[in-house]
Amino acid sequence: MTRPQTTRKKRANGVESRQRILDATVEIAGERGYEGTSIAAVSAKCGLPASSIYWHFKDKDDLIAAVIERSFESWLAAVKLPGEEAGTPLERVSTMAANVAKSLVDAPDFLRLGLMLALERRPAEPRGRTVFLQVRDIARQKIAEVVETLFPDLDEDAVQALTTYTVAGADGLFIHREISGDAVDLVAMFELHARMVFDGATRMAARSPE
Amino acid sequence: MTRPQTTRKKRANGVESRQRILDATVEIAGERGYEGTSIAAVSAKCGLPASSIYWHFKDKDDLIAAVIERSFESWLAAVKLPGEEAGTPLERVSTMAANVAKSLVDAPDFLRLGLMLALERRPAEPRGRTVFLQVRDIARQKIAEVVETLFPDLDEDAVQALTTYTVAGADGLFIHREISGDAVDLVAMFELHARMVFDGATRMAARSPE
DNA sequence: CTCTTGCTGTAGCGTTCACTCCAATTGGAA
DNA sequence: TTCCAATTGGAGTGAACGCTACAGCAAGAG
Repeated sequence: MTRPQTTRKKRANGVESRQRILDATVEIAGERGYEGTSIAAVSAKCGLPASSIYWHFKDKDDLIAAVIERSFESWLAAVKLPGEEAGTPLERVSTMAANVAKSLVDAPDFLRLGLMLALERRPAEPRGRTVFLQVRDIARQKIAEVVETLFPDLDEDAVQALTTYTVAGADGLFIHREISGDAVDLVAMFELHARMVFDGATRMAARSPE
Repeated sequence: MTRPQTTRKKRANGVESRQRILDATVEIAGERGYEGTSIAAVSAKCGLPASSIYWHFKDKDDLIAAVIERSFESWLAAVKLPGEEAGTPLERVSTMAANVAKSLVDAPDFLRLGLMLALERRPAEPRGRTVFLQVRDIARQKIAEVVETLFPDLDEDAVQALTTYTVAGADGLFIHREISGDAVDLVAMFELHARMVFDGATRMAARSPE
């Protein structure tokens, strides 16, 4: 007990293998969805046998959920409003939108897989779907806070509507890029989106400041 | 030859069976995606054996593509700008948006399946995906025409950007409703979207009329 | 050294998959 | 009536699925 067995060395390449499995899974699942992700395909891509996958993860459901969880934090970091020193409110919002767009261009598999899971409606809901929706809701709250900060005169309903609209626009523009290819300038479209929402919010705030 | 054998009666319930198979397929595929749609499940839902399904359709790919094709026309009919007698330009756009929203609420399976297919990136692209993207492009062109009609001063790039933004917003709002449930007032959100785009277009047209 | 622990390799279980074969049935044509 | 083509029914194919059992191996601990 007094022995520091807590310092148990993670021997061999267990941690690295886990990462390799997750890397392979996010790629395949992001391309083919939940049902299309076979353990055999993941095994072939990461070079580890199926038994290793099942040693690291309980089952396929657990594996997909782990993929979502891992991508979560790195992605959510992009949803942050720059400080006041960054310029006018519109410029700050525009920069924030551009940052989100860049993160989506760099790592599209996460949102692509998440949206596929979200659209599916199988009787037994996969855990990965639940996790994705929770993550998504956190992002949504952060956006709602931004709206409230920049437009304190807006009432609760208006904030909710604008937040929903902002998230929906982001989803739709992401899908547009996924469909139409790399030629789409997602950053520019997100900046347009920021401008649209900003102007709409300004108009709504000017109309009901009491 | 002179005989009107063209009047060959479609005997038995062949046509009706085909419809029942398509009905079952659009429901299952709209819930579970391409890979998740098993012939056995379709067979169970429509009450016809697998051999009947394969008599009517070449293979699974052909079946899914047929589902998309059938839903196409009825859905595209909603994408139409009301005439000038319907009120101000904003009112007309808003009505159009509301009509599209209503058609999506009534038959969400088509777009849900289509978006799932669109997001997937399997090496051998299913024919259904191609068909969906073609349909989608027709809808996009109709929207572009509406933008050009209402804002003739806009240049080509602006029209394209606004059209892309309009479609993306529609997709995103649809997804929001699919995720958040029937409590979401899709018609209201589409009307807000129409207002946002209209104001944005007005602003853009006012800035560069030369 | 031995023992334990962490992880890999192989083989295979039972089930479901897309799809096929072919005999039965059924209604219109001759 | 006989015949033919349009469907259906059911049984069955090999392949792929998720997942498991278990032996083997490498290294830190005793």
